Amino acid sequence: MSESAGSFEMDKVYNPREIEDRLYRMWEESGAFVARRVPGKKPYTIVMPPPNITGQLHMGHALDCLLQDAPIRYHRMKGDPTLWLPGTDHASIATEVKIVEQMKTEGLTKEMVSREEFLRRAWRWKEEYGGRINRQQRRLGASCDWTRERFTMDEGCNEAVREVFVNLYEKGLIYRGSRIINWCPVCRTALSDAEVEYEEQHSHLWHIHYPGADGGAGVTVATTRPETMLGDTAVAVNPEDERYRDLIGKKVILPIVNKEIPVVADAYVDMAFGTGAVKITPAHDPNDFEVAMRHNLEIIRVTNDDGTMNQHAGRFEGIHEYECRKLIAAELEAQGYLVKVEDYTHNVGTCYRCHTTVDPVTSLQWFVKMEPLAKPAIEAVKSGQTKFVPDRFSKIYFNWMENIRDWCISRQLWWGHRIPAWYCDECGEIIVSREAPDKCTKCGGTRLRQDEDVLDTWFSSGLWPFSTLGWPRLTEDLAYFYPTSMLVTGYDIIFFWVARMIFSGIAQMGQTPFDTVLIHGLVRDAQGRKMSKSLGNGVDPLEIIDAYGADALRFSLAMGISPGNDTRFSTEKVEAARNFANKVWNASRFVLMNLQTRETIDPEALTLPDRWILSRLEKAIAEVSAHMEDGDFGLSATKIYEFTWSEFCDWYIKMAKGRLTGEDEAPKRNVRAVLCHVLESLLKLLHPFMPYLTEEVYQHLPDAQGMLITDSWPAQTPAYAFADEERQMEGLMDVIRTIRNLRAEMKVQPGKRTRVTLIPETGWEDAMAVAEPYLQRLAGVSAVTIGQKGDTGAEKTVSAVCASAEIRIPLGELVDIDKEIARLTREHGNLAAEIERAEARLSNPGFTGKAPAALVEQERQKMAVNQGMLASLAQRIAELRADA
RNA sequence: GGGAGCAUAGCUCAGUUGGGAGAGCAUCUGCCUUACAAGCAGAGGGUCACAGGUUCGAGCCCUGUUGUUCCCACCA
Repeated sequence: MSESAGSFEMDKVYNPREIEDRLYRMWEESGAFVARRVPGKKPYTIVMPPPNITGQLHMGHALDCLLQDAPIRYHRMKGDPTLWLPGTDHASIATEVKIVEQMKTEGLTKEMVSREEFLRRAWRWKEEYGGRINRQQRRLGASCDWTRERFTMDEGCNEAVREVFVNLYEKGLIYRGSRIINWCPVCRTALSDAEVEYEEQHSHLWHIHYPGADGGAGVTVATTRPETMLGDTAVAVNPEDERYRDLIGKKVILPIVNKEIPVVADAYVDMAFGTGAVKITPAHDPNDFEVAMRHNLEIIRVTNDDGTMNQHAGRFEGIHEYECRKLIAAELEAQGYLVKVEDYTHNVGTCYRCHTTVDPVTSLQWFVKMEPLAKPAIEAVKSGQTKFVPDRFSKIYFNWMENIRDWCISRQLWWGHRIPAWYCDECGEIIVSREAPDKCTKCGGTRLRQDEDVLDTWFSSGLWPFSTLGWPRLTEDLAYFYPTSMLVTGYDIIFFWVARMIFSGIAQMGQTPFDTVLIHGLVRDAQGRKMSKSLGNGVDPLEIIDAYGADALRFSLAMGISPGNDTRFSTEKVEAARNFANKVWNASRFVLMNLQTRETIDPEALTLPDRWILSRLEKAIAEVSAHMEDGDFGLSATKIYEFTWSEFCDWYIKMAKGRLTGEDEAPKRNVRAVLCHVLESLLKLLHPFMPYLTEEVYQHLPDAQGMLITDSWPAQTPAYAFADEERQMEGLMDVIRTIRNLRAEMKVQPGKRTRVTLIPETGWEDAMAVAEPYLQRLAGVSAVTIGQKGDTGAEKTVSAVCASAEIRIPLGELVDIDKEIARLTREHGNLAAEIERAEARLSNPGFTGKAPAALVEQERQKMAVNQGMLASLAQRIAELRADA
């Protein structure tokens, strides 16, 4: 990088490669990412959703990252004390699965190694891969405070987890009990309800006859899992059901097992489904479990943790449950108990990690009692302490929270926070404690065993907004940065994570953890499919960065998105963003080529285009700032794009060119000053989306102060609001567009310059008087003559009207009078139709009476303009007719 | 079964309290005009899913219909 302005060379094409690494290092080394507490000043805080240590950066992360980095950069530029706290998640079950897989390649299983050895491997994995995703985030330009980086299983988080566990246990909100849980026979662990995904499966409905114990007719039941009949302890029917009224209280014989079981009446049974009689297997179905509780039925579990049948299955012991299913069905058929088998399609719960069908089984586990925690968490969103953006996601949140069941938090895994509970081998006491106890609190015995299980990974993630700030220690960071400003995440983890952070935050900190939860959609592929490993349609953000640059990727993700909606990724969009980056680069190159030193704007010497672009810039700053405030980053990006390309580059720079050459220094100085001011401002507006490119150019501006990344958000300058000049300039642009259009339509050769006569409409005389140099540069015009209405020239001309002027171009023999008359007549017709519409509107008393006065006035003015144009056209047509 | 989103140009999508429909890409025409061919200038292209309603006025608000995507529940 050259230090002396104007002397460095910029490539014709923006080349991000070398620039990105260098600038990221510069920012990081300068300490710009490090949050500083400023007493009395409100901070802006985001805690990053911690990616899994097993994770690889994908497009979803890239979007997530951009949606946090953009507001973080915006607030940092505004001068707010800004904290973006990064970290990673230990992802208990996901990581454990990976490590088991890795061990498998060495011929090892969990059972073959000790717990200690397994954890050594896990930590080694964490050291090796845990940092990978953070390095990838750096390449995206993530400006987070790496000095505050955390891990969900670091010492501080562990302390927080133990504190919360003990705290909830002491309040009676954590309990241990035998309940129906979801069991994954492959991961060999319990799962929470949220961790079960339902999939449609084609199966059968087996109708099985249970004969009456007293020799009566008995009853036929239907089931999708015949093997569970080995654990049946009753048959239930609806008390209202006439068919079975006589059976209630009697017994039926369970085939194969040859055991008598009672028939009970329970309203849970749907008379219309199946046979209206339900086999009750309390150990293997949540509803049956409830029925068993109500009727005091025996609970017999017939499977082992690995999915095989256990000793209660008698001679089927050791056989896998699905194999057992076939055997049972065959045996029932042979013995004449199988009434019929129907095809049946239903939803089956599967493990969210390995997609194995889960078995609902009774099991001794730890649970969090949810109702008392959910209540204030619902209230916090209802009262607006935490706002979901878009708001519709609060409905999803309420729906889940209001129907929540107790949360099974123990996992039969090794990688995770170990449950801080100890069992006394001597008296059986359970001791829940922050620190490992050395003797039993009840009997004083010293033979204590810690619970083997670990906690659901989401238990520790739920504490993330405050555990990362130091809690349970009352640190200065915690006092200053909590509650945080915004949480950015996808809608797919509202249940897993967002809800749990909210109730944990309220329970432990007394305050909801965020002001706003910004929900974004998924990044899909170009065909709208979810990006997934199995489909192989995922796009690696790093490859896109290599090919197009981080700024292009960021901008392509931002442009056109709207909160909460899914977005499609396509390389065409990235190319468009890359082209925009290049456009900004070249506009900068042009400005810098003409800039030796920083010039100051002389407000007295501003020309029409100067005032116009300054005024447009003011509006852009206001609009972009507003969108940045309410999280509408898509609109922000679009506005910057339009201002930069369609206003600054397409009009202002081109108009400025003419004034950059010339003898007189004073006007040149002012153009340079305006160019520099506008460029610098738009670099600032763009910085949250394209940090690298903008910082690089900024560093090359003459006398650049500091870095773009800090304290640089552009202020509004009321003195630069020029409403009248904006209008004047519109008139001038209108004339230029009309001339270009006319030339194209007449197929005038691009190199051929033509004279033009402008006949200003009322009120546009001043603008037309200064038009000549701009028309020369932008409309292929050699010289401008200002005419008056009613002038009839001797030359053959083509003409057109626009709001500000009538335009005549002498084209000599190119002009075919008849065609010209036809063309103008067509225009006249269009205009007349429009005026007719406006007249109808203005003569409607409903409109003039009820519409806002300003709108009616605007309509009147527009009609006056149109009538002026219509008159000019009519006159011109008349003249041509007279000539012909 | 309950709930939500989406439906706008050939494609991908914007469209802020209701005031005469926009962008990018693609298509067509013409240009290497001294920042940029990753560019410049111009053009074509839409019954805003359908049917009602409210209103002076509806892409936007209300009701219903259709299509589509998703979430929750889980009837064995």
